[in-house]
Amino acid sequence: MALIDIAELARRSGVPASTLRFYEEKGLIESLGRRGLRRTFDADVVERLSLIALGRSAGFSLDEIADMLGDGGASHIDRAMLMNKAEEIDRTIHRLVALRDGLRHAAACPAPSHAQCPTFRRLMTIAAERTRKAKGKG
Amino acid sequence: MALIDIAELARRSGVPASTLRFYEEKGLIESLGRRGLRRTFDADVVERLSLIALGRSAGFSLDEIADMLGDGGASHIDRAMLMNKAEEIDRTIHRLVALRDGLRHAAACPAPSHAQCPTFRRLMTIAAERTRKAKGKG
DNA sequence: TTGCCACTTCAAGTCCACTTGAGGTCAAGA
DNA sequence: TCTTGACCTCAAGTGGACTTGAAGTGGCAA
Repeated sequence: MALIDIAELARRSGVPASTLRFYEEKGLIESLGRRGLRRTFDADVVERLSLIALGRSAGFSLDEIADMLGDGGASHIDRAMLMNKAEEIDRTIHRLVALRDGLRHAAACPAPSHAQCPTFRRLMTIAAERTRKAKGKG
Repeated sequence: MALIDIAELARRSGVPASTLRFYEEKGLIESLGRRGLRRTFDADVVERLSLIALGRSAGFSLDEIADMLGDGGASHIDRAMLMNKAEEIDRTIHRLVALRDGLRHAAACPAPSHAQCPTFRRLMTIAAERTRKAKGKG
């Protein structure tokens, strides 16, 4: 269990110290204690930060990510909620696949208007499956 | 080419009129003109709005989406940029698949700590591959 | 012991994506 | 003609995710 300070964590993760403090305040990461007034982190927080970045890049809010990752000890995690998140990600994946293919097709297809192209239209129809806002609790 | 007003577009797309005006101002959608002072839209703006929603749900900014969709006529779209976006999405998809599987595993695996589980760790390592911020131009 | 300075806290500021509010306008019905 | 009401404009407000700035603190080198 390697202990590192916030500057080192920032260096290893590429995440600014200000953001690390912000994440700690939000409960997304944990510091193990202080050396003087400096926070000490477990080195594997780096991985957790990568996961947080991934979640963000996939369009999840910090609160949702906190739900997915749990707050450290995994034992109390709601398994049904985890499955729900997994399904949600699965739907995102499907739409993203269609979007990726649509983009590739758009890049390759010489048709003047993609709106006329059946391939493009089919892909976009899949991609455009209505996206729920889902502000409420799951 | 069916013409509809903003209320009808809002109804069909589920996007509030205020957002439609905002999107028009940003150049994401176009109105064809006015009837009195009311905007008139082509009915197929509905599809474009689905695509915009999709892009948002995938974590793209409105500016990036504007890049991807072009401003109406597709002829001037930069194909290389489209391919880059597609590759970017592809990488996100791979990490999301690992994250989804990791979540499913976490929901099913009875181990007290997932940090100890090799399956979980492997998946999370794949998922956590560094995500570039890429604020700059591509 | 002093001084440095990277860290600390806390409040305020920024950016994005909208939403809300105040006040105005036009087409249509009474 | 007058009223109504859904639309209009423009400015300001909101919420999420950070970032910045001012003022304080403690470990370490000189």
